[in-house]
This record gives sequence, C-alpha cells and structure tokens, in this order.
Amino acid sequence: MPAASSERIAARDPVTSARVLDGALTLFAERGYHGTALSEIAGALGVRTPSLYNHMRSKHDLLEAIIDATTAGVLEDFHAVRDAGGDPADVLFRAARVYAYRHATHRREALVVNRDTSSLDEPVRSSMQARRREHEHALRAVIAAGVEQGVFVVDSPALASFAIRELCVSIARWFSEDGPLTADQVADQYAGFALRIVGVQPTSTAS
Amino acid sequence: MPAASSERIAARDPVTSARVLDGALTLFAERGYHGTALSEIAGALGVRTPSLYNHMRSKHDLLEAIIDATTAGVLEDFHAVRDAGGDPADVLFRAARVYAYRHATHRREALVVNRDTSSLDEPVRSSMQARRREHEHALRAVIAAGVEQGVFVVDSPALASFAIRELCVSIARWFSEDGPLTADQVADQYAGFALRIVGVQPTSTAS
DNA sequence: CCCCTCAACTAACGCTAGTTAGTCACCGTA
DNA sequence: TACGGTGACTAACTAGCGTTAGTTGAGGGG
Repeated sequence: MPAASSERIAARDPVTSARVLDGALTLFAERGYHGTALSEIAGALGVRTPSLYNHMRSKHDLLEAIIDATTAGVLEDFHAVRDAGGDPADVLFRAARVYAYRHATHRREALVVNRDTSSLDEPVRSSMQARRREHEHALRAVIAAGVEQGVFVVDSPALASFAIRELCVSIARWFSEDGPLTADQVADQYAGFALRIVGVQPTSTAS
Repeated sequence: MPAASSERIAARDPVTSARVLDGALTLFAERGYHGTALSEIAGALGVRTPSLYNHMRSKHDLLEAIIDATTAGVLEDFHAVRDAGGDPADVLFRAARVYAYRHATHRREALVVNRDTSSLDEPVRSSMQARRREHEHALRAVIAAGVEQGVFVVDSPALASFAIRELCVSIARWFSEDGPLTADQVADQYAGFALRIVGVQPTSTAS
C-alpha cells in the first residue's frame, strides 16, 4: 500500500528543470511571486526545498524565465500576424485573436507577467516593459491605419488599443479548459469584440 | 540644519490611521501586499515600524479594510445606477460608466483588490468574492435583458459581461491624472466601448 | 504642578524565507 | 567490481518579516 504520493498528482516522475518551472508557474499564478515559498514548489514536486537548486539557479531566475519567454512569445505572435498582410480589419482581427488565444491557452504565464513583472529587478524589468510597449504601439499603429482609411471609427487609437489589449489579457482571469467554450471559440468571440470596439460590425455573429 | 526630512514629501504632518491606510494603499498597489513591508509604509510616513501599531491592528487588517470598502463601493454604485431605471442600453451605459470612472479615480484600490483579494483569509475572502460575483451577475442580467429585447446582439451574455467588466478594470492599469484625458472623458469613451461590445453603435462618437 | 494619555521610540522575540555546505545513495559505464 | 556523476537528503546560516513589550517625552486638564 504505497499510501502517500497524493500531495500533488505527479509526485514521483523524475524532477527536471522543466517541471520545476512548471510548478513555479502554477503557484506564482495562484498566489503571486512574493506569496509563493520555494517550499511550496518543492512540496508540489514531492521533494525538499534545497533539492530545487539542482534544477534552477534561484527563485528569482524562475520568474525571469517565465516572463522572458512569455513576452517574447507575444511579440513573435504579433509579428507573424502582421507580416501575413491584409487590410487593417484583417490584421486587427488576427492580432486580437492570437493575443486572446494565448491568454486562454497560457493562463498562468499571463497572470504572472501581469502581476509580477514589477518584481523583476532593474535591467530586466525595463526591457520586459519595453516589449510590452512595443506590442502596444504596434497594435495602436494598426488601429491608426484603420482610422486613416476610414474603416475604423474611434476618438483615440491609444484608448482603443489599451482597451483591446487588456480585454484579451483578462481572459486569463476567468478562462477554464473545462468551461463551455474552447480557447478557439473564446478567441474568435473576443477578436469580434475588438472589431466592434473600433466601430466595425462583424459580418457574422452566429457561431 | 534639519537635513533629512526628504524621505517622502509629507513626512511631518501628524500620523493618523487614515494616513497609514493611504500609505499602505499606495505601496500595496505598487508592489503588492506580500511585496510590501511594514517598514516601507512606516518609512513613507517618516516613522519607525512599531509606531504603526498605534494606528492599525495589523498589516492584514489594512488589506481587509481596503478591499472591503472598495468592493462595497462598487456594489453601491451599481445599485444606484440600476435603480435609476431606463432601458437596457441606458443602464448598461451608466453601469459601465460608473465602474470605469471608479477605476480611473480609485486606481490604487482597484489594483489592490484585483491583485491581492486572494491573500485574504477565509471567511472574508469568500464574502469579497461573493460581492464581485454579485456585480458580475447583475451586469450579465442587464445584458441578457437587452438581448431578449433585441437591442443587444451577443452570442453569450456571460462572455460579454466578463469583457465589459474587465475592460473597465483595466483602466486602473494605465490611467494617470496627468494624462491627456480626464477620468470623465475616459469613462465616457469606455462606456461607449461597452455598448459597441454588445452590438450597439452609439449615436454620437464625437467628443 | 502633577498626572494621565497619547504616540513615538528601542529592544527583542519567534518565525519563515531563500540559500549554501556537506553528505550519501543510486546507477550506468569502464 | 570499482568509479564518477547525478540528484536527493539534512543541517545550518543569514536576513528579513510582523509583532509585542517596555520605556520615554510631550501636551492638556484637574
């Protein structure tokens, strides 16, 4: 009767740096970086705290790794979408869609980035915030282009791009894989919201 | 030469419980509850850490006070708006407007509520989350009513109400009193976005 | 003029955090 | 079978946290 391997589900697979990162991700997303102790991450992996140091350099490094990978991925997504071309409505739809999709499929990463980027220390924090700004400005440029062409109607492209970005970000705060809607469906709906915000009524609202 | 009273600006006014709460609010919003030490709050007030206990019961109490007052205020706002009557588009506009306005004028409170409600302990946390759900459901009911009357067009009232609420919440993350737009202007714009999300093109988009 | 209160202080406590050092068992390979 | 490396462990350290105790000085009312 091997009773107590029930601490968390996968307690006795080999511990790797990937699994440490994943455990940190889950707990950082749940309780925040400062609210999570290494002992909790260790406990989730069925291991004592110092053993973590065989697979990571420091707690802070885990945070950096998570935020670095995630912000880089966001920009990558966006550039792929923009380079595929199309008119502003197409680009905005696809940019919002991929951003929304990411926040449904990578909830934990998104929560950590949005909550704990401010806990990075200095050279890194600024460069992560610069990535966020780059995405922000790029999206704003798409909206401004649409306004110039007369297909979008907004008073302030900056305001609209804030709204659309944060709209997508918020998906991470409620989405569940077990819910009634798939990530794809939610992403489609939210991309539709994005178009509505800039004054475009999408041709089809049916599912 | 009384050199060093430059720690923060208002260092030598009498310390009151209101000022302690305000200092905590600022720092919790900046660094998060777990990321803020009492010594930092004390330092901002020009006082040693234990002196804070003349004006508060515990660090945790500060958090509770902030979140309790804020969530109560949100519901109060909403009920006032709903009780004023009107058709669903009117109610939705005004509900979004007041919610957005609050997030522009009470940024710090909003940031703390959204980041650190999970750090409350148990009887209180659930009741604060219940308040959030109450607001959520009430807003959803307004949208559902609009859909039934055929003035709103959305696939899922739940999705739309999530979107609108989080849209307003996000204002706290970028708004600045020194920016180009006043809280009133931002609230108007965002309330317009809310109507667009549910498929209503507002009659006037001009400022 | 004394005394009481209020709010600041210093000192210290208990605890927990992140991290390091040093040890030991296992396991694949020579 | 001996060996080397990998990765777990225990023990321990330092630093910082929130909090309490006890003290001191200033201000106001009898």
